[in-house]
Amino acid sequence: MSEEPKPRRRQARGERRIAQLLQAAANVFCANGYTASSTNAIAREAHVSPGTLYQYFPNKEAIAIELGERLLHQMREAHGQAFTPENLALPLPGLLDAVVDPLIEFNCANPAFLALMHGSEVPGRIAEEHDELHATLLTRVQEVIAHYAPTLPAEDRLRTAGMTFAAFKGGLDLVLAAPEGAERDATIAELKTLLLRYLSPLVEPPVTESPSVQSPSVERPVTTTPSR
Amino acid sequence: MSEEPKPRRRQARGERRIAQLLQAAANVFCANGYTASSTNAIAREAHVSPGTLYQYFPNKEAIAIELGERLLHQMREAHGQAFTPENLALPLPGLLDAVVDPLIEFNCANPAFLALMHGSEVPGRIAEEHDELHATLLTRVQEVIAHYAPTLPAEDRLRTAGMTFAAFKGGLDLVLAAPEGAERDATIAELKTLLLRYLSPLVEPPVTESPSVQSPSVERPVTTTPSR
DNA sequence: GGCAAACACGAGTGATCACTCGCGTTTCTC
DNA sequence: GAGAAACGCGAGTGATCACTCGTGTTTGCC
Repeated sequence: MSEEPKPRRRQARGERRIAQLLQAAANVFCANGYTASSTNAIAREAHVSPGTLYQYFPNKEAIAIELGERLLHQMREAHGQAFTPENLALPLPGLLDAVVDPLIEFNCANPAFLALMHGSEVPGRIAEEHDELHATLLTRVQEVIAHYAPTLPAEDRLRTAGMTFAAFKGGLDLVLAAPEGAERDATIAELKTLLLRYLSPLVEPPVTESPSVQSPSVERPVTTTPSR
Repeated sequence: MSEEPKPRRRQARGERRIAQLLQAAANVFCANGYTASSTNAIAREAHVSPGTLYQYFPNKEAIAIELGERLLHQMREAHGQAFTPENLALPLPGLLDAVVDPLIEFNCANPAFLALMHGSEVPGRIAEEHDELHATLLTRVQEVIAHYAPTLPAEDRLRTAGMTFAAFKGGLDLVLAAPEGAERDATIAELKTLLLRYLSPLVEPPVTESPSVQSPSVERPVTTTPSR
């Protein structure tokens, strides 16, 4: 009935330990996957005894869930600022920069995120929340497509959004596999090119007074700004 | 020194058991991932005792390796017939059909393949062989691109091939997630559209006597034949 | 300074897993 | 049909893992 039957008062030290443990868990999960990671290994990575770990988490799954929720929250922030209305006013290449860069940035900075979300071995709870995020992102992409191609039938829009997102995920893996630096930047630019070429034929020119101008800008190998 | 210190004579019954065990292993690996699958569970799935399983495989890893090698072999056959020289003579949409369809077919029929190749939890041996296949496929894609765009610098060609393959993998996941039937077919067609729009701007018209004709056919939302 | 609660420890516990072993059954070979 | 070898079984074994518990230390509060 009551929401919090355990009003355990945490000290500052405790909060620090939790953060420390979650960081260690992220490293270990990232290296070995969820199932193959032992709680003792996480405790060792955090320079802490197994008993201490279980003072803050009731079981192994809870560690993954807490870590997953924190990452998911950061992810939501990242994509929240990516899909702002003013970005929608941008031409397609600009929008791609505005949307793709933060998402890539986040996944580069938090490799544990994909490791935790992608496996079929993760506890069900994480999978559910990941599905929610997935659905949210898909909706956003659909909205963007609807904005650029208002006359596209809803069915086509859904299919296009799904494929756009799937291609992005594939490209994201490639970006993460590339070594940081120039090569990674080039891969990111290439991913944007892919998305631009895929979506360009769909955009309908905004209704203006001049009905003749119309150049989908797809002949040149488009280079969007390489971020930073 | 000798190559085969164990010339164990297998009876027909034994070969059948092996196939049965590998099929069971494919199901279990596919459902739970490699690490979380127990050898006892595989034996149970095959309606066989744990002892019998270990009559044919020295350890758990050997099961995954044998299964992986058989799938890899089938995969090589599938992509071998996909990249034939006569397919290279086809226009780009035709080539996409010829290459994409068999690969998708294979992965639909053998979901264990991706489950075994994708995880970071698999025994090192599998990962190595998968990397080899990956490199082979990448080379093939590069050759195809070189055929369609002979003047493209090698560096660009490599990047394009990598992104093409990455996008295909992303799209493949989407296809596998779609329910079989019309929806899956539509997803496959959309994947081909994506690849076509990405690659079309690169193709250079074959050198003929008429130097003026040149229409990259990218304005219309291209529909490749939906296979079968 | 003294008390209670939060923090920290690490050896210990029960469950599970990969793998073995001894023995009985089927199949092949002559 | 008899001997050998492949096949088949399932209880058992040692290792590892998630998790606990008794005890000692640090911190917040009066």
